[in-house]
Amino acid sequence: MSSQLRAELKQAKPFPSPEAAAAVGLARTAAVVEHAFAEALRPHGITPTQYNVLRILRGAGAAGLCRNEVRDRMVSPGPDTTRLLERMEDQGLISRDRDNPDRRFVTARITDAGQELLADLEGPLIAIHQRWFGHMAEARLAGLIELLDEVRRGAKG
Amino acid sequence: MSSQLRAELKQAKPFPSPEAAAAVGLARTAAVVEHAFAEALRPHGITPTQYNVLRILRGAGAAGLCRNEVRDRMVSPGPDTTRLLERMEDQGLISRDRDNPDRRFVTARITDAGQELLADLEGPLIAIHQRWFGHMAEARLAGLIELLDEVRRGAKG
DNA sequence: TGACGGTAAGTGTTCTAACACTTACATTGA
DNA sequence: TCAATGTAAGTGTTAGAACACTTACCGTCA
Repeated sequence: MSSQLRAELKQAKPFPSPEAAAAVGLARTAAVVEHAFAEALRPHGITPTQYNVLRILRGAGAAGLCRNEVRDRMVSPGPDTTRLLERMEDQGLISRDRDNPDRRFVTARITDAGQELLADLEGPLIAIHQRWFGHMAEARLAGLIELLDEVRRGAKG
Repeated sequence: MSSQLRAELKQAKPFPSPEAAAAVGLARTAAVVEHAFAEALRPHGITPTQYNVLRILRGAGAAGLCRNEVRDRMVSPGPDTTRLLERMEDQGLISRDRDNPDRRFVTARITDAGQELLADLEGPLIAIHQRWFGHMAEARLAGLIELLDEVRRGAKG
């Protein structure tokens, strides 16, 4: 059972259970892919998290989204969304305005500079996707997506 | 294709490609599982990374491993292994000694306290594995492991 | 034998993530 | 109309991760 993973981690003993093997395989695969993604993004001055926020705000369009709505849409939920957005505002990638009738909300919107950055990143991103997933047959890729869904879905109970 | 993931992230538009859907699904699944793992570990005062190191050093036995060997066996490769080990030494979970004939090496070993901590964590860890992977049929779990292997394997070229 | 290239570890610094706590505003209902 | 409750955002602080750079030690070969 996945002696490949054991070899990668120079692990002498087999995993105690399939569940353990899956957990480690999942963590490692995500880590190496994310690392490569971060590498590709670095020259452009942003992190995967910031890229994720830009995508979210582009999707939201001119209406923008408030802080918590951004947070809820992020791939990796985390606290400290305030300062994340603050840094991106400092970089000029997004704007933040307290222009909602309900004065508690702060609306974040992508700026033109943010749009341009996303446009510049389109090519490199496709390259990353191809590098990590392009070699898989379509049916197997669909299978992977479905199995990952199943992991998240089943944990509800 | 994975409208489940789109729903989770409140995403209006479908993913531009299966590769993109897989990348996001992978990142999100790993993030939520790791978050739950970190939650379970928190009361015991260690992080997933530190847990990983303890497992590695337990596997190495009395011979221990030098810093770079520990690093190469970690699930998420990263720099700053020195200070990671330093912190764990401060906690009493591992020891570090420059006792190799080649004086460049510093050998890290798990302590009795580290062993005890791992023993205490065995139950909670199994619970985590069950929660996230226990609902999957054996064949599907094996399929997931194999597909994750395939992702990492194919990226070499 | 002593300069040299390579490898192992450590350091300095900066940025980011995480957690708990606080402030500001809105809504509800007595 | 104003206390009470809930929600949105922000803040203070600590700890951890990331990157580049430096030191220490080994083996080799001129």
